[in-house]
Amino acid sequence: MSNVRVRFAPSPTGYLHVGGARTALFNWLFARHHGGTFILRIEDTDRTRSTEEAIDQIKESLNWLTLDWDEYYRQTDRLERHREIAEELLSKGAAYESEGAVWFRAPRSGITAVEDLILGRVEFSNSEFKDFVILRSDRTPTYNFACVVDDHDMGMTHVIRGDEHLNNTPKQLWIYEALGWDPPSFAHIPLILGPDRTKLSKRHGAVSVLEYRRRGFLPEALVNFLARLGWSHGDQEIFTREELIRYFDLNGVRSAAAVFDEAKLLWLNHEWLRRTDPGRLADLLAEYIVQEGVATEEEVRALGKERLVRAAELLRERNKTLVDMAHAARFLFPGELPVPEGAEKFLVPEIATPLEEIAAALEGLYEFTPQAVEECIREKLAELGLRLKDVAQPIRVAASGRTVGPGLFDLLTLAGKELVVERLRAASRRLRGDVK
RNA sequence: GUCCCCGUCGUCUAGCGGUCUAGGAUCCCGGUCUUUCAAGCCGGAGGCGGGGGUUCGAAUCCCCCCGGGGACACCA
Repeated sequence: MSNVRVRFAPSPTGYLHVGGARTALFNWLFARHHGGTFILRIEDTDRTRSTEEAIDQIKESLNWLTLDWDEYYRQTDRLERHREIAEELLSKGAAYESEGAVWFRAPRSGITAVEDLILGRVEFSNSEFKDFVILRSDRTPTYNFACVVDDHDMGMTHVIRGDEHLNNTPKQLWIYEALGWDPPSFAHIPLILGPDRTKLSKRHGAVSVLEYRRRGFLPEALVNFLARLGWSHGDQEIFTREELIRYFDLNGVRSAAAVFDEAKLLWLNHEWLRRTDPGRLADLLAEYIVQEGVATEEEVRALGKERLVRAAELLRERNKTLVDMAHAARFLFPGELPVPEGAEKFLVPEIATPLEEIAAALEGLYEFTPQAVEECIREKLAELGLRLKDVAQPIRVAASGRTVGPGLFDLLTLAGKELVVERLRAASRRLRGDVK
C-alpha cells in the first residue's frame, strides 16, 4: 500500500477539538506508516458557518501537533466541479431538481452494505433513507455530495473518519455507483466521549487543541495520549512519534468509544516533560513564565539560558504541566514571595536567629554550588546544635515561598546567593517583629 | 421513536476457545526512601453487563435481554 492517500476534512466552524485532532492523527499516522500522502481538505461549503479564523486555528493546531500535510484543498475552490457533476447526475436521471435544489434519488428498496475496515460488514436497509439534497438552492454542494466528488477526484484510497459518519456512508456509496466510480475503503473510528459518556464537546470543559497548549501540555504528550484512545500496541503506553508511525495500523484500532481521561493525560505529560530535551524545555518554560505573568520577558532574559535550563530540569520532576512549572519558578525572580497555606508552623520565632546565622554564613560563600551550600549549612547547624530537619522547611519557605519543591540545596543554588540571603534575612526580621 | 455502532477493573486497554485463580497503565490506598513534595521501588483494593446456548472447555463463538452511544438537515 505505498500509494495510500488519505485526508483529514474538517469544517472550519470553530477551533479544532481533540476529537478532530485524533481523527487527523489516525489519518496522518496511517499515511506516514504506509509511506502515503496526507491531505488537508477544508470543508467550507456551509458559507454561513465557515470562517477564516477557524481555518487558521485548525492549521495552527495541526502545526503545533506536527501533523504536516502534503496537499491542501478548500472545498469551495471546487464549486464548478461540484456543479458539473451534479449536472451529470441530473442528465443521468440519478438526481432531479425541486424547489431550486438538486436532490439525489435514493433507492427505495434493497440493502446497502458497507465493508468497513474496523467494523466489518455493516448493512443498511435502503428503505430507511429518503432522497437528499446534493446541491442547495444557492448552488453550493452539501457534505455527502462534495465529499464524494472530492474524495474521488483527489484519489483517496481510504476514508478514515469518525463513527458518526457511518450512517452517511450508504448515501455516498450510491453516489459513487451512480457516477460509475470506485469507492475508497472506509474505516470508521470510535468516538471520544466525555466523563459523562456522551460525545466530547465544549460543555465538557477544555476540548480545543490550542487550549491544551495554553494549559502547558506538550504536543508529544497529547499526540501520545490521543493515539492510545482507541488504538493500542500490546501493553506499551509511551510512544515516540517514530514508534507511532512504525506501529500504527488500522488493525490495532478498537471499535468501542473511549472516554477522555484527563488524569492519564496529565501523567503522560509529566512523562514527556521528563523526556524532553532540557534546552527546548527551558525555552518553553520561559514562554510560560511570561504567559502566566510570573515574570516579565526582561526578567526571564536576565536569568540567562543556563539557569533556565537548570530550573527546567529541577522543576519538571515535581510538576505535570508547563504552567505548573512556571508558577513553581516564581522564586527565581525578585519580588516578595507568598507565605503558602500551612507554612505558618515553620515560621516560628525560634527560627529567626538560625535563619540570620545561616544567611550570614551563606553570604560569605565564594562558590554557590549545591555542594558548597550544603557543607556551609551543615557546618553552621553543627555549630548551633541543630539538625537539618529543624531548619529545612523554614529555609525552604523563606527562600521559595513554597512548602514543596526541589531538594533544598538545589533550590537555594538555583535562586542564587543574593536572593537567598536577602530572603532569609527578611524572614528572620519578620519573625522577630512578629513575636507578639 | 427508527436505524446503526458498542459493552473486560472508575478510566485507557491486553486478551482474538484451553497458557486467565483475566495481564498492563492511570487513578486511589498503604509501605519504603527522605530536608519537603514528587519520582523510584514494594504491596493493596478494583473488571469479563445479564441470561440462554455451542463445546470436553468460553472473557473469547451464536441468540435474546439490558445498558451506553451515535445518526436521523438545503451542518459537516
